[in-house]
Amino acid sequence: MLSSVTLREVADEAGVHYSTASRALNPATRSIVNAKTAKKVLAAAERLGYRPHPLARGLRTNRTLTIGMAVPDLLNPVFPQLYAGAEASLRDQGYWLLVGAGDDCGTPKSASRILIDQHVDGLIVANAHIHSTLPQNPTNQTAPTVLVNRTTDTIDAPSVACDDHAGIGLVVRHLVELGHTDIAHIAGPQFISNGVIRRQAFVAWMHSSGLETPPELIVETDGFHIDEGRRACERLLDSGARFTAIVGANDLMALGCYDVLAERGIRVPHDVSVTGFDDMAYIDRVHPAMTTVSVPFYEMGALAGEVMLTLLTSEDSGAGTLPTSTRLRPHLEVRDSTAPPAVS
Amino acid sequence: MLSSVTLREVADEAGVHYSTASRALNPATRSIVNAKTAKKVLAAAERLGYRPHPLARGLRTNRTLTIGMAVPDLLNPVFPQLYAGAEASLRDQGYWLLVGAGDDCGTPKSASRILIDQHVDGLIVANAHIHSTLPQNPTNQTAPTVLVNRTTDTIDAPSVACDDHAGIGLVVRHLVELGHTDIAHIAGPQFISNGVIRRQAFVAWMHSSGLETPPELIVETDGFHIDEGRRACERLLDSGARFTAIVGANDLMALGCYDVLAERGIRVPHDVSVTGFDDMAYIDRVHPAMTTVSVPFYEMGALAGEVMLTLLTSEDSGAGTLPTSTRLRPHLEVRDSTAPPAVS
DNA sequence: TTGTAGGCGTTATCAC
DNA sequence: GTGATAACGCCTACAA
Repeated sequence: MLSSVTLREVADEAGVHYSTASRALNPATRSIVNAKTAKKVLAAAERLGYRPHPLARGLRTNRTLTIGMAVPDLLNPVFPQLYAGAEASLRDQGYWLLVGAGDDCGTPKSASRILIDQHVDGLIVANAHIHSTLPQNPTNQTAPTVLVNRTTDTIDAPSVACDDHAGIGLVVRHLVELGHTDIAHIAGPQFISNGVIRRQAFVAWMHSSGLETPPELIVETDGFHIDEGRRACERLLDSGARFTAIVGANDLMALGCYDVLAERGIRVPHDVSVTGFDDMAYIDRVHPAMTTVSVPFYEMGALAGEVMLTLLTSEDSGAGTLPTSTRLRPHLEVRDSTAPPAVS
Repeated sequence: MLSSVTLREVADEAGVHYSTASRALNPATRSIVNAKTAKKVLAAAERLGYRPHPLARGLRTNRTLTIGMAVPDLLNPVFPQLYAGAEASLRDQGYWLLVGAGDDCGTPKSASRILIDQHVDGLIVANAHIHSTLPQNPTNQTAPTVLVNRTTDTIDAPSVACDDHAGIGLVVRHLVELGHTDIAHIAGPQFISNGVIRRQAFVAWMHSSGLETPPELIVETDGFHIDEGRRACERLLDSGARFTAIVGANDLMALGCYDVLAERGIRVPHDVSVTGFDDMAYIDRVHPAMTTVSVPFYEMGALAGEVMLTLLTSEDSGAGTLPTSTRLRPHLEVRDSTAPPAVS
């Protein structure tokens, strides 16, 4: 199948030995070869449409020019954005980005598939759990890794994430300025960094505003999904606790709140204000348009790609760059799901 | 970097020659080898965590167990659904699915990148233009190809798509039953099969309902995007033509109509009904919830993956299975963007 | 049934 | 500056 032009054929066409052709074709070694010869080889390669065989090259160099990206779920629209950003910056440098979708990078299955079966040069991990371990092959080796979106306590790798603490500050202050005092929080799963950090931030910002956070007003979920948001909102309402606003740990769970509130005849924002987190695609078009924290996912992905590139080059040059951890600033999008509390 | 367990090491561990180990490890040739020996080898491989080196194997067998998928844009949520379906059926058989995002599979650049630079065993094309040619390498060779979502006039390959004609029939009949007679169509680009087929279907179903399709009520666009929908809707309104319903060729363009209509104080569905096509994620949550044609994207992707697998095995066995072309039935989702025309 | 050896297309290390 | 040669890890005739 698919047999393509080989280096030998280019060399024959140019009338040189194939090792010379190899040197001429490789920009890094081109200077070694006579300029005239190089030009001849390049012309021959162009004429025949030569492309180096990626497998042969990879076998020899032990590099595939392919980066793996582990995401939990492409159907949540924030991950395609992350992907697009990372893909853009990696493609610039000739790298491919290979997606693997699944729950947790730390599981042996996902690790082996993406790391071993595809021999990627590096791993961008967007699906880490808070105690995830680095994917490694059977001989305990691992690949250059960049965490994105989610961080961990356990993996010592550069990371690019959102400043969740600041983000939650934006919504809490917004609600406080509107006059809310009884504010509930639908917290994300506590095995994912975003869930933990946003929850802690919620408590911290409430306290710094002089407000209470009674335990019945904080409900944890098992996943950042609509259904989990629904369940949490039901629990919140069934507890009988009084509140005039809900801070959702992400947009999808806030959407789940929309559903339950509507079912029970509670109007947003008239009776209860609701905020999300992420500013996912089209969340400005749901009804009512959701007030949320806008996270620069594309930029996060792009930056993760760039960090990966520096990791790969510093690995080659042996320079021991320290892992950096970056948090990008989010901003508040005030829309129609928040309003002053109803006077009661 | 990343040096893993090799076949020789497994063979040494098992006390056999490495060619024997190779045969024992390969299910196809395992029967040749002594059952006892095979068991020993398998145990050794298990113990050491042996995984065949994908590049070495691929170089030798000329197969990478990787399928490329060309999509126009992962940010349109229908494509992640297609991807998820295809990935699921391919992963079952040990194949990887590699995404390449971009506009048209027929362009040399995208062809070369996905087909040559990654040496995929096959190509699932979801971004074909109507006159696209097969991606091929410099020696005019191509790979097994399956078209999905969009079809072409020019590529002789199996395809899996939606029955667009039937889908448009569903919305037109729905609007006719509501009492509409003056119905406009925002047509997709005419260089994409879906744009063409839906447009033709619109005309055909209107006529078979005894209704007219004056040219000013059909506006073509240059892409299936929100902005194009906006522009088309503006042209429609500025033409001064009278109509009480708009059939959008997809959901995103119908969303663009929502925007323009709202800006001009025209209420949906009271003044004008609007329908979409795709039933993309969260389109049931925009305001008003959109009546649309629901397309089984996940199933389409899954089927495309299966067709690819049969293509690959029939290629091996030399059986000349004819290209099949499948169209999956969509169904109508009636929501809140359609209503009887206002009595005037 | 098992061992031998050649080759897939590169790159890299030798001589010359 | 260039040519010969080995090696990357695996598969597979062919020979034993």
